[in-house]
Amino acid sequence: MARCWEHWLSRSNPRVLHTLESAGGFASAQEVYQLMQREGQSIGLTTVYRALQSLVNEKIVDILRRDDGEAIYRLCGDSHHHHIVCKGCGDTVEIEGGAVEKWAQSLAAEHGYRDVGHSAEIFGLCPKC
Amino acid sequence: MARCWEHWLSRSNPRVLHTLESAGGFASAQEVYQLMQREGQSIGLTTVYRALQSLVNEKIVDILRRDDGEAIYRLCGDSHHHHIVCKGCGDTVEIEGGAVEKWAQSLAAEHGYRDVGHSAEIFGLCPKC
DNA sequence: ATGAAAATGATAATCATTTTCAATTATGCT
DNA sequence: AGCATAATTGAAAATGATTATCATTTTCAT
Ligand SMILES: [Mn+2]
Ligand SMILES: [Mn+2]
Ligand SMILES: [Zn+2]
Ligand SMILES: [Zn+2]
Repeated sequence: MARCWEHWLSRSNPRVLHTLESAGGFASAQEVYQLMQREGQSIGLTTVYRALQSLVNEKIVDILRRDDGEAIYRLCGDSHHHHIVCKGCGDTVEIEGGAVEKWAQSLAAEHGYRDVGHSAEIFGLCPKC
Repeated sequence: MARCWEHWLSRSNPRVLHTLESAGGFASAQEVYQLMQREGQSIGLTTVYRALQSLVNEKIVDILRRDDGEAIYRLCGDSHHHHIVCKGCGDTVEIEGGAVEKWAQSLAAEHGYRDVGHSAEIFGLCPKC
């Protein structure tokens, strides 16, 4: 009987996830890879990319893009939320969507859009910077 | 990885702007370049990139990223606004920020962030798709 | 006209991401 | 265990958008 791979987990996923977690904030695939290398872990860059992609698909990590287009990932809590990101040092604060959620839903409905999602991030200089 | 733009700022180019305008929606730098080529216009890809970047700096065009990370540009009206983008066909609707503006400002202030900006886009399937 | 400064674009370099594919490893079965 | 098959891995090569260089051309004020 064929095994069901619908919710398959790569055996590398936990290690990548743990590294991303210990990174504390956003990290790119390249950065996760370098962190694991420094820790002496044996893993390939390809596997890091694959693991991060599947974690995104499972909604265990968030993905967004830096201004230069590089994808960055972050382990998130189990609830939907947004971020304030410091343009200076990269520090992030998780925040609630609140008004944004209703804004997105009502405007999408108003224009007849279905299967709606949204992105919303705040950028600024943190108190330290 | 952050790259250095500093030596070529502020060179808008009417031909690039006109091509982007006639494209009607979002277009990448590569696409604008190809459009101009097909129209028989003589221009270099480098200049297209430079022109688009300066138009972004001047806030004459908006810049977004496709899921694959490619930057796409669109001529926008003169007021700050947001978009609903169709995941299927790419059609976009310009919308007002409304609640989002206050949300961003108040949360940023609450956490002591200065020099605040934000991004907010809605994605979904348009009525046609 | 002259020279300085700005603009241009061909070309090469950069670099994140994806693709390939052969080797390794896990899994299921007898 | 032993064997077959499928899944996983990662090194290496390919891809492709973006950026850096730099020689040449254009603009423009004097
Ligand atoms: Mn939200
Ligand atoms: Mn806004
Ligand atoms: Zn900061
Ligand atoms: Zn559509």
